[in-house]
This record gives sequence, structure tokens and C-alpha cells, in this order.
Amino acid sequence: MGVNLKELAAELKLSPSTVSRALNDSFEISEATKQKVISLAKKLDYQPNPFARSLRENKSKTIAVIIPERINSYFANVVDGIEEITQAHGYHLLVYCTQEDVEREKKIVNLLMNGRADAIVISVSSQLTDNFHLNLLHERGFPLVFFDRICSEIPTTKYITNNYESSFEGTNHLIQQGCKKIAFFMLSKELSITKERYSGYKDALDQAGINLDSKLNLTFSQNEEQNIESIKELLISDNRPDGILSSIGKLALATYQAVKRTNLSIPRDLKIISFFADSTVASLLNPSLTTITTPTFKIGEECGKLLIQKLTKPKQPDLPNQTFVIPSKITIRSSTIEI
Amino acid sequence: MGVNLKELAAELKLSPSTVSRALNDSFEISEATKQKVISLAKKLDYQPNPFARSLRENKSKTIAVIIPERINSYFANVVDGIEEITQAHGYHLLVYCTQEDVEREKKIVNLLMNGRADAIVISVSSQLTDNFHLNLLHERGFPLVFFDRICSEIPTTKYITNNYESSFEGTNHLIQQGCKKIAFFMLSKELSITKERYSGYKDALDQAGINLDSKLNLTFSQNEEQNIESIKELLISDNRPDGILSSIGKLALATYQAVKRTNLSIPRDLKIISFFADSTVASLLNPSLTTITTPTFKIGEECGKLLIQKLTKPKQPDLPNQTFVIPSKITIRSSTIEI
DNA sequence: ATACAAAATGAAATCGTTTCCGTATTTATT
DNA sequence: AATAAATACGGAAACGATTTCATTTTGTAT
Repeated sequence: MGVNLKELAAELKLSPSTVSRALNDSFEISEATKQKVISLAKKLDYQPNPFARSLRENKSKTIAVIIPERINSYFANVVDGIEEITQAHGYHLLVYCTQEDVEREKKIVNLLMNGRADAIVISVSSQLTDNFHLNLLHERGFPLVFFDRICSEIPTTKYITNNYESSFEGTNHLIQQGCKKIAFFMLSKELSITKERYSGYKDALDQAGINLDSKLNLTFSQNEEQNIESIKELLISDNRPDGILSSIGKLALATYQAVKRTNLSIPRDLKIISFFADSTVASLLNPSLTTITTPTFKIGEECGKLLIQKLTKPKQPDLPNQTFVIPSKITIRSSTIEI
Repeated sequence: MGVNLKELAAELKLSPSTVSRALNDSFEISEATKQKVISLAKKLDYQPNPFARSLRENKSKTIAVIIPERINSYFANVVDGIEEITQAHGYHLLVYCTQEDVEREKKIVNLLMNGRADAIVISVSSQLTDNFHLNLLHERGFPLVFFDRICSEIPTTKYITNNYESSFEGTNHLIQQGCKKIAFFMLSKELSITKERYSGYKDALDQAGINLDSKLNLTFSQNEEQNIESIKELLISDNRPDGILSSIGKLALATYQAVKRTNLSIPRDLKIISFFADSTVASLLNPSLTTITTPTFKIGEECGKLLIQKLTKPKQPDLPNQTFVIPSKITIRSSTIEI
């Protein structure tokens, strides 16, 4: 397409090596020729071929981001944060969405084994005991960063929120509002966030002397309509909860839909608090939704900063086996406050 | 990292060329050696270096997608659609978000001039008369596909929805519901979608014999809070509209927020219809929002199919200068229906 | 003027593929 | 049986950059 180094060199009656060095501002080249080279390069709009460079340097200036869902403010925001930092350093983002499908995730990870990206930032779609693909990658020394849904067994850097505490506080809030039968809504039980959030929920119940009713702990699927119906069934059953802690935002929306199919009312008959990313939507729901909100953009930025550090400085050590906790904030709205 | 062709060849006592051909299933290689090569390649987990390949073949198996916003169901859904098709053909997606910033868009487009991607799919952030960067790219023969927010002057393939008709119908719906003073909310006037949607709005008013009041045509910024205040000002002014057609989803949300700051009520005092992607949210708003919904995933799929066709078949002609229209659907909900 | 160090540039290898071209062996044709 | 054609493979160039090593040019000290 454009002009290449050799052509530039020919035009300038210089060797390609000199031109390369001039453009990379090497000390070996005189100021005079540097200027000549740079000005012609600009004039001819010379763009170095990224693949030639990647091949030679064995780095791609590309970071892969793997998320479970794209239509999800939480993940979208994290990616925005990553892009904000990495783009400024000339990095490109390959963004893959697994649609919560583990097989798809494995395929994607396998595709990335060949060095197409210099690092991976991932929030796993569902943590099976089988995270062989990620393990292998990490063992080969490939920079790997987790956020939100992590694999704790893989010793690398992770960014999460204070899931346990947030969940504990959220549950406590429901208890303080008079809830006696508090349900816990989740996706896969294998997810790190599920475990931690469940743990906070459980401990809050314990502390309040409330018995945990396992029938109130519901695991949901990827099928929206099915989820709504399950919730509705629960709500019209004898064992109806009077409070819900939803560990996933979209399950709160499903609950609102389910409630519309009953003659119950939030917060009168049912109070609900949820981990939820989009505060605009939370505030516009009827009633407005009490949320636990994670600073997702910040998480993305932190991931980005860490990777830039690792990838752009020479002789960096492996990413430390460390988990950074960025606290969430509870915003109390009408869905948990008695009128 | 992994093993390369030369090493594979040495292990097999074959030449690299033979191994390469065997792996690419060339007719020149006997079945026997093909099997030997393939099995060792599998055993040693051989992964071809993508950059060597890209350099040699002059294609990257990568498609760049440029969107104005990532936290937006509309665009997220289109990207999902693109990924659905292209991933199955071994393509990777570089996703860039401009945050509605034209300068940022230009920078990104310039970065893509060097062949890092084989094609670009873009919804422009704001169409200035100055779309030099995209024009240049297209003139160089670079495959470029537009969706939603297009540059009509650039002769390539575009995917849009029936903006004019949807807007016309939407406005008519408001008129039928008794609205006399109908406002039109938009982002930049330069956007193709704004022009078309405005045109449909205008013609519907004309047809109904309603005079267009330019004070009811509001252009908004990227500042959420400021937008909400502007809307509130409008709503408490003498010139208060009784209907709103919002050409952008988030302006409908801003309107709901603004209404909460007044003592007005939807749909009693104000009816609103909006182009809006997330029907779950639309149905949960209070009152539920009448929407014009575009089949965004389908648009993404169509973009993907077109590009796969263009990029994987040999000797393909340039992308045709053609605009495909994928119709939207109006869903009437409570925000436009008198109680 | 000579010697030697420093500065500036060039030649060629390299990264890992693919592919053009050449060659040896086997198979088919008359 | 001699020749043509098909089959199977190897050697080396090519893609476009960077970098090691070698070489030329310039500057400085004696």
C-alpha cells in the first residue's frame, strides 16, 4: 500500500539501516540526515509495516481482552478503562466476547497462544476446575491479568472489588429494613464473584441469627425468559422471599420483570439490592434500584497501567501474584426503603 | 515461545517448504507425509506465527471496528453480530471506541493506514465535512463499511435502518396520540442519522399541518448532567412540548431524569418515543418507553458476511457503493399511551 | 603528516512464513 | 524401451522491518 523503508532509502540515497535508525532516533545518526529522513518520511506518509516489526521484535503492541458479555455496562466500562490507558501508549485492543460460553473461551485463548497479543486481560465466563487453557498460557510466561471473575489458583495479578464486604453490607441493609427471608441470586456457582458474594451474604445472615434457606439460593441460566419465569415461580410460591440480593445486574432486571407478572410490589412485599453497573438505569427503574456499584472504569485503568508497565519497560519481572481490591459503593434507593 | 516451522521440519527430516505445504494441505504433498507432518504438529502444538504469515501474505486476518461508544447496547450488539460471523472464519476484531471524539477517530483511522487490519467497519462519531481521513483510506482501496452513522459521500457499502420512515411513523404516532408541540432531540446535526430522522419528523409534522418550531429542536452534548438540565429548562418553559421524538436512546433516559425534576408526568403531560436499543430497559422504565428498535445484531452480521465474502474469496471487486436498509420496528408502550 | 579514536553509514543476517523454481523419482504413453 | 508427464520434495527468495558487525569518513592529538 504505502511506501516502505527500502523505497524511502533509495529516494534518499541512503541504506535502509540508516533510515531505520534515523526514524528511531538513534544516536548513531547525524542530526542533518535525521531531519532529511524524517521530513521525507512525513512527506511520503511512511508507515512502518506492523507485521514486519512484530516479527522482528517479537511483540505485537496488542492486548487481548476477553469478556463474557459485550452488552453489559460493567464489562464495557472496564474495556473503556483499559483502552484509555493503553491507547495512549500505542497499544491496540483485540476484544473478544465469549457470550458466557466456556468452550468459546477456550477456543479464543488457544488462538492467542501464538503471540498475536502481548498480554491477555480476562474476566472468565465460568470457572470450571478445568482452566487448563489459561494455566498453560500462564506457565509459558504469557502475561495474564484477571479482573472481576478470576481464577484464584493461577498466580498472577488480579483486580476485583470487595465482594465479600459489599455483599455482607448489602445483606445487612436488607436485614435492617426488616427482611427475614432473603434470597440470593447468582449465575454459575463456580465463579469467584459468586463464591465471595455468597459468603458475605451467608455471614450476614448468620450474624443476624437468620437461618439460611437453600431454596432461596437460585442459580440462573443464560435464558432471559426462563429466568424471569423461575423468579416469578419463586415469588408466587409459599416460600416467597421478602428480600433479594442479586449478585448479577441482569438478574435484578429479570426480577423487576417477574414482579410485573405478579401482584406484588417492591419494596412493600419484596426488597431488592443488586450488584449493578449502570446507575442511570438503576435510578430510573421503578422503584429505583438500590445498588452495589463497582468502579469499573478504574479497574480497567489499573489493568492497563499494570500492563503498560510490564510491556514497555525492559526486563520487567513476571506479573506479581497479587489481588488488588477496589471497593464498591452501595447506593441506597427506593427498592429497599419502606415507603 | 512455541515450536516453529524450521524446527518441525528438522524433526521430520523434511524441508520447511514441504512442511508448510503439508500443513496447508497442498496437492503437491503425498498423503503419507501430510499425516506425519500434521500429527507431529499437533503433538508439538505448533502454532504458525501470525506476523510472519501476515507479512508474507499481506493480510492480517483482522478487522477493525470503530464505534462512538462502548457502553451502548446499540453498538455493543452490532459488534456482537460482526464477531459472530467473522470469528467463525478465523478473523480477529480490533475494537476501538472514539467516545464521540472526532479527533480520536482520526487518530485511530490513521493508525489503521498501515495494514494492521484488512478492513474497517465504522459508525462515525460525528460527520464533519472533513472526513478526509476516511476518504483517503477508501481511495487507497481499503475495504471500508459503514453502519448506522454513515458518510454518504464515500462510495462504499453501508448498512442503516429506515431512519426516515421510522421517524415519520414515530412522529405520526405522537400526533395521533394528540401531541401538538413535538420536540426533536438529537446529537450533532451533521450525523447522517440525525438528518434522516429529522427529515421524517419534519415531513410528518408538515403532513399534519403542524408548524415546526425550531425552538423545540434541541442538540445535546456529551455531558449527561448538562443535557438533563437543558431538558428540564425546556420542560418548565412556556414553550413546553407535549411530545418528544428522541433520535438517540440516552437522550430519552435524560428526559426521564429531567421529568423527575419537574412535576410533570409521562404520558399525561408529555409523551415520548425514542430510538432505543435495549428493550428490557425500555419495558422497565416508568412508564415503559415506546421505542423504535433497530435489529442491530443483524446489521453486525450483515457487515460481517459482506467482509468475509470480500476478504476470503480471491479476486473480489471493491465493495459496492450500495446502502442496505434494515427496517426498525416500533414498539408502543406506556410513554405514548394516554392512561 | 601520521596515527588513532570517534562518528556516521552500509551490508547482511534475522524474525517465520509462503511460494516460485528447480530436480529427482515414479508412473504413464507410444 | 524410450520418452513424456505426473508426482513429491528441496532450495532459496521474498515479505519489511531491526540490528549486529563491518567499513568509511571525519576529527583530534602528537
